[in-house]
Amino acid sequence: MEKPNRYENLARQVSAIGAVKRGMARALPVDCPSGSAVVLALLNHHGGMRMSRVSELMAVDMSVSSRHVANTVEHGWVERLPDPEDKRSRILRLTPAGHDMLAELDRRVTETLARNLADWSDEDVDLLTALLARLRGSFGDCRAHHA
Amino acid sequence: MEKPNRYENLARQVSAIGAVKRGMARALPVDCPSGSAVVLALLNHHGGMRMSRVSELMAVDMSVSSRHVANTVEHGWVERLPDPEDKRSRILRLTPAGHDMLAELDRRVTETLARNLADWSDEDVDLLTALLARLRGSFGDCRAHHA
DNA sequence: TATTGTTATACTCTATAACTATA
DNA sequence: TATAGTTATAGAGTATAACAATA
Repeated sequence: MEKPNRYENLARQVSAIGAVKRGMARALPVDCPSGSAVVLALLNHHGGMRMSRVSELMAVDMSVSSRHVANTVEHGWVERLPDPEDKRSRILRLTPAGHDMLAELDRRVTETLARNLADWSDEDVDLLTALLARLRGSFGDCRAHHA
Repeated sequence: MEKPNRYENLARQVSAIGAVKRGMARALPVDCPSGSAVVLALLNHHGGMRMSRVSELMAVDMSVSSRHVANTVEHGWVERLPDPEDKRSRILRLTPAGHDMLAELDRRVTETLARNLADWSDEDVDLLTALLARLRGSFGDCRAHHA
């Protein structure tokens, strides 16, 4: 029952946001876990990239992104193309089926957020989005390996 | 490379916030995983409560909160007192050792956030905190059982 | 019968370490 | 030697279901 400071309050809210993430994840198709969904969104938003870049953008170890990507490849949503600059790596790219799945994911995410955030103004949604992006940026690359 | 809408942007940022959570979790003592840390913070902030209330506040199934609480009890940070109103349940309360651990957790969290958010104004920190709390509220109780 | 809470089991996400192939 | 990526293993978090005790 002690008085928390400003940072403790933020830390509590960041911890609690996992509940929102789980709520959104529940809207996903059963064959597309959130790790795969993130890979698809990343490839759509940033274009084709190498595994190391996926790892960097997700801020996880490459062993983790490797598994997520492998899952999307097995489902036919992503293809691995030769990387002309380095034979050790390949360029990951969305397939047409991947685009279709992503459209379905976006439809579900949008529906879920529109339903739950009905009383939010566009400005507040954008403001929260921008502050979250800034928070993420302020933490830099927070992977264990510390890049 | 398609143009995402407002909700898709928010969804991407919410997904990405896991990286910040992991960054903060890395500052915790090795014997106190984040699930335990959340239990301690909850009991400190809201006072003694029953298991079902922990489950509600964490927005997880009781099977989950039960494990987290059990861990804090095993470490001597939380005690289970008889609930005079219902013999099936017990009142969970922080022990002195729990208060000590919580003080250490707060110290580490504050240090980590102060270091990473050095260029944030107090107002922006508070604004983000408030928006996150509102987001959490807008999603209501997003447990699978849907309460 | 219904509810509080615990436990067993399974699944997802992540990290570490060992390994292969290429630079 | 160093780097890109994969795989095996382990640990944390969570959900479902079955169960015990009490309401």
